[in-house]
Amino acid sequence: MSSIKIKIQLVANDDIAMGPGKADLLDAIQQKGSISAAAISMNMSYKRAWDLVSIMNKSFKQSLITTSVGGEKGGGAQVTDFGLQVLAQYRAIETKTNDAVSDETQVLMQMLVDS
Amino acid sequence: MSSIKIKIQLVANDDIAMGPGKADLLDAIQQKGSISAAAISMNMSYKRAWDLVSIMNKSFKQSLITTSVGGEKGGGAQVTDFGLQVLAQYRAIETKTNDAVSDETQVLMQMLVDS
DNA sequence: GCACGCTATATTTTTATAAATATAGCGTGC
DNA sequence: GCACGCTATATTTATAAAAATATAGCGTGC
Repeated sequence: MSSIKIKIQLVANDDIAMGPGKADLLDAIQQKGSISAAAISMNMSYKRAWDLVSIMNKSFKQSLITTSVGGEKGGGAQVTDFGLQVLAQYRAIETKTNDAVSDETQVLMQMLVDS
Repeated sequence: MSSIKIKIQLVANDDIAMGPGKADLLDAIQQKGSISAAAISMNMSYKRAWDLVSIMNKSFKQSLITTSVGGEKGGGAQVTDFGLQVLAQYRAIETKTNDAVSDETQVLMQMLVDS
């Protein structure tokens, strides 16, 4: 059973503040405890993940991710409480929008060619 | 007063079925009566507009845009009734999502750096 | 039969994005 | 003091997307 997925991008002053990619990366970092492990799990280059982390930390009032270098595990990354709040807020927006327009998207889906 | 804009992309089998760009192009074609005039009004190349029209016509069960070549005005393009229905459905989804999560997006906006 | 304005399409060039590679630095523990 | 695993960053290479350019065709009206 196929269906339409809704991608929601929150855009502030011309660049994307939060979208599915960054949200998923936050999730993965929280789960894995490091940027590199998160990147690998998402099939993403470390550089790309690190760039996204940098952009996120710069675009919000507080850091969403803190990192540490060296130590027994070589270092790591943690999602801050503030980061978890941002993520929860984004997930809430995702859920609410999907709920709000499920009927309408189904109608539109039926207008698409079968695939 | 700045605010977050929500970009909604309806994604079916890996490629975007409808997003803000295609919707705006449909609007412009309906208003201008030609692909080229619509493209100019959107600061878009004719080729890009034509490609989008082609993709839209292929991805829906019926054509959203019909075109004619030659004639007194050189030709033109019209949005079909079906195209108008698709557009209306997309706009309805946009409006409903914005209404459904305006509170949540405002909270998220306040978490962003001032710009 | 030529000019006009549009559709239709191919080809080339430019630009932007992503991926790959390389290197340095850090702190713990052996 | 060396290895490990991670962060941090620069540089290069490859790929994809967009833009630019070019050309052909159509039908009306002069």
